[in-house]
Amino acid sequence: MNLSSIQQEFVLHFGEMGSRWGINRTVGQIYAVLFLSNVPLNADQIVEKLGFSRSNVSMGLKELQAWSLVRMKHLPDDRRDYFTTPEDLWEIVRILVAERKKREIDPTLSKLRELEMQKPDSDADRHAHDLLSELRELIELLTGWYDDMNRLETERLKQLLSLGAKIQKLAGKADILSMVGRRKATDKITAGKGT
Amino acid sequence: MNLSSIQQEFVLHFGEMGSRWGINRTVGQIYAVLFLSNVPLNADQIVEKLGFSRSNVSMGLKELQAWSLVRMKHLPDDRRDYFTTPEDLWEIVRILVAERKKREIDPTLSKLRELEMQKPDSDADRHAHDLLSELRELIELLTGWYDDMNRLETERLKQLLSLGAKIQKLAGKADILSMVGRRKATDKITAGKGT
DNA sequence: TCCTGATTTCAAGAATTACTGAAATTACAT
DNA sequence: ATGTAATTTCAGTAATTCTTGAAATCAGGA
Repeated sequence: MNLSSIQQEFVLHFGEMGSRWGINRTVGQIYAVLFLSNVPLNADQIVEKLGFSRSNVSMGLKELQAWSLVRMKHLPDDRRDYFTTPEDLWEIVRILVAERKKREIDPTLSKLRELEMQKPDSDADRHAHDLLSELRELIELLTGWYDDMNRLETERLKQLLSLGAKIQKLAGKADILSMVGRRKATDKITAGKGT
Repeated sequence: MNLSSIQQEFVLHFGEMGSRWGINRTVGQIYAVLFLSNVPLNADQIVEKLGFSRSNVSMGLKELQAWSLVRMKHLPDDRRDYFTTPEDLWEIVRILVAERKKREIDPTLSKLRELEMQKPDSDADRHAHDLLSELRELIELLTGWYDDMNRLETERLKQLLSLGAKIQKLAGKADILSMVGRRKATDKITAGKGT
């Protein structure tokens, strides 16, 4: 059970890229193999395909589970653990974004809020304090927007994304409307649509 | 010239976070120091604040320049290089996103396109091939959207972001209307019938 | 319970990445 | 050109992260 040249190359590439993301080469390759496989694989099959030690694969799978990037399955009459990636690519994207936010953004947001509690005592400190507030607000705007987007179902999300900047023309309009009153604005817009 | 406790804590935190991003702790701390400072700093001042070796700071600054995250400045009657971060936070965000895209997304997109040229020979290979196409399309949708957003001026961008999911109601409408014709679409926002 | 296969943990070695001081280079003033 | 301050390079060392095989743990089946 070996990899075709296309698969091989993708797996290698994904391993390299893995190290630019938070995960290491091994974990990246394991993920790629699972991603490409149309059937769930157990740890020994991954060992066979990639040539890593059994324990290395075990640790890699553990890390992927910590990222919620793989699911464990069981086959009838087989005690071994099998693994797959979510079938839906968008689900994978959502997970990735959520996990990276959790690891790379949220801790900083907490820290900024915490630091804002302390009051500045010097002049340079006041400047720093202001910067941190500004940064916090910016991050809150971004994460708030992300939360909104993440609530949308995938088809809606795709619509929005493909609209791209064209949406911006609408935004100007919506901006005007929202000055008249939020209720009115949304009512008018959704009038014929029913939610 | 030393750091207040707030600044100290932020610098340390940023260093820790740095390692979750592609940069290491030292580079993260150097960046944080520059970010907080209201005046440009030279390498020796950074050494003084952080206690790293001069050469380490030099390398860190080099890396930050490779990321376009710091700008070099010169002061009158002073031969030393001074460094600052962009004053505008949004500019920093734009740079960060652009650089991460360049390093983390673009190479994969190229690789996927390249692999799609090769034609699959086995069955499992055909499945893999399809997956890669799907993945490429998804990434293209995302990066296309990003390019659009990145073209917007900051104030527009902020507007859009704060609208959040409310924009989605417009999107459904715009989708329909755009079939009729772009000009009409924006004109008739509040009038048309929905899905 | 004991046995067997599967998985995980762990400590040690391997590999990679980061950091440093010394030497080399650069850039400018005299 | 020469001298000096500033910066960069580089090779060696330190620190961290990765990988492994052996031992420990776990989970059913007889």
